[in-house]
Amino acid sequence: MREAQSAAARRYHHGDLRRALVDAARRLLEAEGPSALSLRAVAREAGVSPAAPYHHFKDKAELLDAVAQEGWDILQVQMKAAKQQAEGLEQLTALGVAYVAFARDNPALYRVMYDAARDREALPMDVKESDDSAYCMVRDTMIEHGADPRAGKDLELATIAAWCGAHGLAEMTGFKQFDHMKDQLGGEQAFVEQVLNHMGLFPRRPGGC
Amino acid sequence: MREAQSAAARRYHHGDLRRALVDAARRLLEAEGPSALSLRAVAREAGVSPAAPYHHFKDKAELLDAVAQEGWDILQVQMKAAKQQAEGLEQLTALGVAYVAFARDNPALYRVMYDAARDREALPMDVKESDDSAYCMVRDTMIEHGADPRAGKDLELATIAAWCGAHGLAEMTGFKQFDHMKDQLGGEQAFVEQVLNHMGLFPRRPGGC
DNA sequence: GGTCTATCTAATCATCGTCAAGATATCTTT
DNA sequence: AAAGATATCTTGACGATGATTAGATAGACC
Repeated sequence: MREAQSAAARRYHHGDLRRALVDAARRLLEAEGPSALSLRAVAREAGVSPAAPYHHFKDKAELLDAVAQEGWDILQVQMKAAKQQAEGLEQLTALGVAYVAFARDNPALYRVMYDAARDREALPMDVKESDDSAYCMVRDTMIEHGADPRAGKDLELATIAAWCGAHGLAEMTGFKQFDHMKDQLGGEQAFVEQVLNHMGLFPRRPGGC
Repeated sequence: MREAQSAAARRYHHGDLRRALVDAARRLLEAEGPSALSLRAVAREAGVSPAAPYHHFKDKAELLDAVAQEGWDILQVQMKAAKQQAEGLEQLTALGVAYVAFARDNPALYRVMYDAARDREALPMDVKESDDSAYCMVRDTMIEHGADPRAGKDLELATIAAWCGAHGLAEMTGFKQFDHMKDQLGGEQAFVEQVLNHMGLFPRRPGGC
């Protein structure tokens, strides 16, 4: 495994060990799953001593936070791309599909992301300000397709509902209970789309639907 | 802490150590949170040696499975009670509210339940057969209020959508992002109800809504 | 009463997160 | 360029954890 390190990475002073550690963590996560992600294993993978990470992260949780943050960044990029490739009202479904696909393609990373979120009892993105956050993208897409931007409460509730629904589906699409349904619908992609369509992906008009 | 053990519990042969271990685990879980739930701590709490649990559980995961199973049982009971106290269409919302309330009241237990589910990639309840399972209760309630029991696919999808939505909301109601919204709506209970109502809690009529 | 078996303990191992002390390289100052 | 200061990494240690082994004990069965 030492061949994985560049010459620069092997020097006593590493250069950018923080970056290298996060990368090593993601490599381990993908290869061995979340249970293999120990601080010592990450240090090993990065080619440094077990104590070296403590000069860049307060503790293990802070390392995982950094990994999780990268996950959110990637998720946002993928959702943005998915939205741009769709048209009209389907953009909303496309966002949901991209969200679930990310979770399915990066299950370990997704788990780390929400483990961190649960611990701090907050999603790591700024809901109010950054218009590029994945969360705000969902809301804005609703507005672009007819939702009243001034109906703040309902719009917010619809966004929350969509987000929660997508998260729940993301965590459960892989469950064996649904294999039968996936076969019947012709694949997991179709299954995800249909379940998403059964959720309230759009703000309710006043008076219900 | 030794006073917690009955005289019978302190004998060399415990009587029902398996039961005692699960109870001890739940006590620890409630008092100290999921991170404090080590096999050794559970054995300590039950007043036995660190190796004793291995005569009743293959490994730590199997102990946690037993704890999780108890969680699903309790959840089912609480949802059943909530349904019976509501009337008409509100029974469906009541189920959702009860689900989220359980997760909020037993966050550590809820976490153990879904950690186990994710590891085995399946909900621990038998979706198809037992009519008492929480999952089937949702589906049956839909049928009781007008959903076509023969529209198998749509009904199943609606049930899945509702379950995923409730799970997502259960994991995120506590998030700080939503404090503002909870205040605006007059409490967490109202917030949960409104988000649930924004989800597709009911099977779509053919042709959409 | 004597034997058998399930159950528990004691001792041990590898691994983990974390910390303190010391070594080494880079940066700053002159 | 020399010297001291600082950031970075290593070594070695501690207590705790999940797990395994061998041995002790108690209850069941004949």
